[in-house]
Amino acid sequence: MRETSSLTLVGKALSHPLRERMLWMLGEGERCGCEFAPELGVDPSIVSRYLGILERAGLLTSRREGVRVMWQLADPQLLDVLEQLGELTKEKVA
Amino acid sequence: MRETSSLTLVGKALSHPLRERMLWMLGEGERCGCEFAPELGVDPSIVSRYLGILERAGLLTSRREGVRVMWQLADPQLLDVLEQLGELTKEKVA
DNA sequence: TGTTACATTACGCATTATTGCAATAATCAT
DNA sequence: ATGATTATTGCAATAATGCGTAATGTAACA
Repeated sequence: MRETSSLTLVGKALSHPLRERMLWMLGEGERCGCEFAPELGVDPSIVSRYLGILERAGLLTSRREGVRVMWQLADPQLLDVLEQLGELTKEKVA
Repeated sequence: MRETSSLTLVGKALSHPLRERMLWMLGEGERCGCEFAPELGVDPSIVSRYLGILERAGLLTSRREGVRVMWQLADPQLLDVLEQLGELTKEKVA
């Protein structure tokens, strides 16, 4: 591993099925971090780590609201772009 | 790691700065695999592995031409989408 | 202060990825 | 068949990630 460009960071963040799923969950709107663990069936510590990875990649932003941290997509267009990326890389099977 | 959806695969493929660079090199047009090693300063075996990773992620396609293998982007729009993704994840610094 | 709820971080270990080198494969020309 | 060029794969060492558990933070409130 040499350096880490921004797209590389985004790639790393997307490199995990649960993190990808978390992005889609946020497509429906802002969420409290505490909602992910039960829905994904993982420990809250993992959720916190994943959210941090997605945030540092520039995919998410957050704001604190009392004891909770609310998360949202960094940009509303984000899922559209990711969907396009999915389409363009889908094999055109015969 | 649980399962591997298509976007997850794409993410993994993008998760390396040299692989990302190879994509941009291909934005200028089709290339022989043999051109990458000297330009990137790595062993040809690494180039071969990286190209395979990018191909399996659906980002590239290839065709053999004699002793060479020629590589191209799976879709001409790909770099546009990646560029958009880069823009959307760029921090809006104050 | 003590308690409760949510969030984050630290540590250790298992898993996976990366990479250099050597060996093997594929194609073509002589 | 031999040799030249490009490509791929196997193996072993090293590096990076993932994850479970436990510990620590942070905010609200009685």
